[in-house]
Amino acid sequence: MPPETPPARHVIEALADPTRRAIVEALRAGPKPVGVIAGGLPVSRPAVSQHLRVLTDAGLARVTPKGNRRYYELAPEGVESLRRYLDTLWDDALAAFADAARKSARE
Amino acid sequence: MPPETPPARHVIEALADPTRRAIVEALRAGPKPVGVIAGGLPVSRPAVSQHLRVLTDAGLARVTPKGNRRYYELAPEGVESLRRYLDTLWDDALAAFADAARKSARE
DNA sequence: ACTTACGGTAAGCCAAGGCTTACGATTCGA
DNA sequence: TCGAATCGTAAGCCTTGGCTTACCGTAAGT
Repeated sequence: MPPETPPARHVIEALADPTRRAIVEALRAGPKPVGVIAGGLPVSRPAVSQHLRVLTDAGLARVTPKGNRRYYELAPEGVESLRRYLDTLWDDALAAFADAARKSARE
Repeated sequence: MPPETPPARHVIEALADPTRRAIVEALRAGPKPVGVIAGGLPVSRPAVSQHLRVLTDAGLARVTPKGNRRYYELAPEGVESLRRYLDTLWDDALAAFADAARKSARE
């Protein structure tokens, strides 16, 4: 059995919030402790903690406790899950598109 | 100038709602009028109309008025936009991952 | 040991948005 | 031309969820 990738809908709902997207953007530079992340954002630290919970549940982030701090980093699993979902959407959209083109060409 | 693809955040926020995802799923089979879409869902037709508005604004759907009915179909633009966003996320996540691996290997 | 820093959790407030009903506009069928 | 069907929009209700303050546990430094 594959290592159980998180459902795409959790990933989408996690990325739907602007603050969470900002956190993701911040993590693109590399692992950061909660306080540092919150320092660069216009919301409180507890808010960031709550968002990080959602992000980790969605498989978009990982934690690595390092003594006193907890370092969060981007996790590939969530992104991959969403990407697979979009791939099928993409295929179907293209197929429907080609279908419509074929149908309109017939007239 | 490229044909102006919609911002990825609109696409994500559009796909964040379960009902809208259900509509997208319904449209994967091909173009459908509003009434038919609403018929397969547990919400009213006006609700579907409102959702379709969001989906078209996000570049995920297109309309083709056909006499009395309005046929909605999936549009590739929105999906592509979100896919590009995920590609950069993916790359950065992998890079950070490799970086962390390299760092931990050093110990 | 005691103090300080870091961060997760709870309770509560409040705005955002999804749903419904009601209405109006447009188009097809008879 | 008249009634019926399709669909978009407006107004209003109510749930969802994001934010803050307050509190607690844990680890580090002195």
